[in-house]
Amino acid sequence: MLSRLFSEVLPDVQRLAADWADTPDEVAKVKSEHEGHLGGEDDLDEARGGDSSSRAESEMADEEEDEEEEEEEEGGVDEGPEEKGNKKRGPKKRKTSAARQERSKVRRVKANARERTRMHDLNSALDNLRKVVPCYSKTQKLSKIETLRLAKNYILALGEILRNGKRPDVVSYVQMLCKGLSQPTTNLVAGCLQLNTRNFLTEPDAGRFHMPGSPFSLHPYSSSSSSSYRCRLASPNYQGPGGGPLNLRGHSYPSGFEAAYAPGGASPDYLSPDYEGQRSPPGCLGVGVGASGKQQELDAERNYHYSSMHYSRAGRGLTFGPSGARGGGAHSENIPPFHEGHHEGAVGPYEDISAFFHN
DNA sequence: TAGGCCATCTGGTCCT
DNA sequence: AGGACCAGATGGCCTA
Repeated sequence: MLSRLFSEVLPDVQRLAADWADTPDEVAKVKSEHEGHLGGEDDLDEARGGDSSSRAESEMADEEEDEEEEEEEEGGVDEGPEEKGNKKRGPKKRKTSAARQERSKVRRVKANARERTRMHDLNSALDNLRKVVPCYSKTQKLSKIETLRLAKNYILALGEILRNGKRPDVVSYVQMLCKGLSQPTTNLVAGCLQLNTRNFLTEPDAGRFHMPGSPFSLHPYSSSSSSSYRCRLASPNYQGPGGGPLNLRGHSYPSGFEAAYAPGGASPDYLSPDYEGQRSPPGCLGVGVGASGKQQELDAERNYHYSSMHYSRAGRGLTFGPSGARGGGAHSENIPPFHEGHHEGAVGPYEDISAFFHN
């Protein structure tokens, strides 16, 4: 199933994935990480895999010791007495001796280990992908299939923005992102983007949306403080459209959104990285999910991660994921979270887009 | 408890 | 022959 999905979205994410997963550095890192995990990690999957993996590897080691014996054994055992009298033509059917069976078993064990490693590499690549799509949480990861779908949509959305050369409507943007996603994932993404899913899924005139029963009356270009649905992503340096430099703090919105949706001219508290106030209107998140206490916790966590930098400037030029790591820049795994003081003046991968929007 | 997601094992196929 | 890749089967975990 995963492979089918890969082939479905691969044309869109191939370059991205290739950059992340196929670099020798990356693979080596993943492997060493994996080997490190075998001793036991907090990751449930790794722990499970690690147990069986180490078991398999110890078996492998044991069996490889016997391999020479088997080689010697094989010659004599393969030609049994019954085969001598066999005048049949065609390829000799080799008898499955104990040694052969043993060797086959060893091969199988090795193949299993390789397969595990391969799948771990694949999962690492997927993790890297999770970190750069618009909704990232360590605690509640997007499923594999949803990650790929969201990545595809994200690429398409960015491409659309570049193609049109204009700021898309925030609702359209979210719609693009959520196309084909499951309802829970749609909720999750909407939560990350501080939107009420109802508004972009059901409102016919979604470009101007309003939240009934909520203090939030949102308009993409409104200058009211209700625009806090996009809090924390804009820089304190932000000076409004056409104003000063725009330094993005979030990576998930194209910069045009920052310019378009942040209250013009001001640098309100909620745009500050330190803002810890309400980031979403009551009832804004978790539509259809139920905003239980736990859910709210998760949502808060999502929002935090969403607004965190998933990329790093790393001092020189733009580094983005492992391709940045290749040049000695920050690896996506090593990118510091928002609050750790590495974000000052950070410029995201949309720096170019930002320039584009402001030229 | 059903369904979704996942890791792992396994055999098949293709390629080097 | 061996490795990479793939897809089916299986069983565990989690959540609604």
